[in-house]
Amino acid sequence: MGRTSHHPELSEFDLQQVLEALVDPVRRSIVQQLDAAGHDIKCGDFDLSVHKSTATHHFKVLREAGLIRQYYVGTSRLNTLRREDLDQAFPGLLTAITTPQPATH
Amino acid sequence: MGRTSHHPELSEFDLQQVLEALVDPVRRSIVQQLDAAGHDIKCGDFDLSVHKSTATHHFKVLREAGLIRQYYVGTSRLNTLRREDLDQAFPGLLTAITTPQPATH
DNA sequence: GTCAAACTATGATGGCCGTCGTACTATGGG
DNA sequence: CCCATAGTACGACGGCCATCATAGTTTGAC
Repeated sequence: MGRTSHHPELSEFDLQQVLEALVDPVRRSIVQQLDAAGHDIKCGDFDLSVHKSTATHHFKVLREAGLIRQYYVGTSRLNTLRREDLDQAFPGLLTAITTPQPATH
Repeated sequence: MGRTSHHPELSEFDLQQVLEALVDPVRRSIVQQLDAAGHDIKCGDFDLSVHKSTATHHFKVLREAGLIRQYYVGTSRLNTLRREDLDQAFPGLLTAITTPQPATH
């Protein structure tokens, strides 16, 4: 298969698709880990609770929604959070997702 | 059944639950109509494309997630958008949801 | 009390999606 | 070339949820 994948343009971003991507806890965890790290992360270096093939599926959903960018380095695939594109397309959304909830006291 | 329903406290708001509520297009339409109107709306006065009993289900999901408040007036049930609570719990989220997407030119 | 209007409750149904297992491909090292 | 590592593709399965239809409840009008 091709080692290049489709990434949507900013103008193609779709709120429905973005929300469907973010509603899954595993996928939101990926986004949060990328946001917290501040740098790109290899697929295998995430802390996830699902099977590897399931993780691949989640990365694909995030990529096709425009939340992350993926590129290969050797056998590893690196993931980038598309902060600027997201902030431009849906201002406030990424922050709302990555901001930890206040403690429920 | 009781004519009073449960509404979560601000401290009980849960991001997962809120996103699950907002990912459905019908429910997001309800929120958007409330936001656009700027005043409370009766269940029957929304412009929805689903069966009435389905709409009831959606109102319940929104209410239990904390997105709307519901109260009876006669036989009608009025719906209020919980703007302040939402902005406090998840700043930016409501705006991201209700802001129309830029035209995909 | 009778009736209509507005909404709810319950059960059934169908489809979608998250999950896993296995097989596969690709890259790099020896 | 051989093998290990990293990730993907594909098929199967199970559960959840949006939807509808029908019956029920509550309120207000007459």
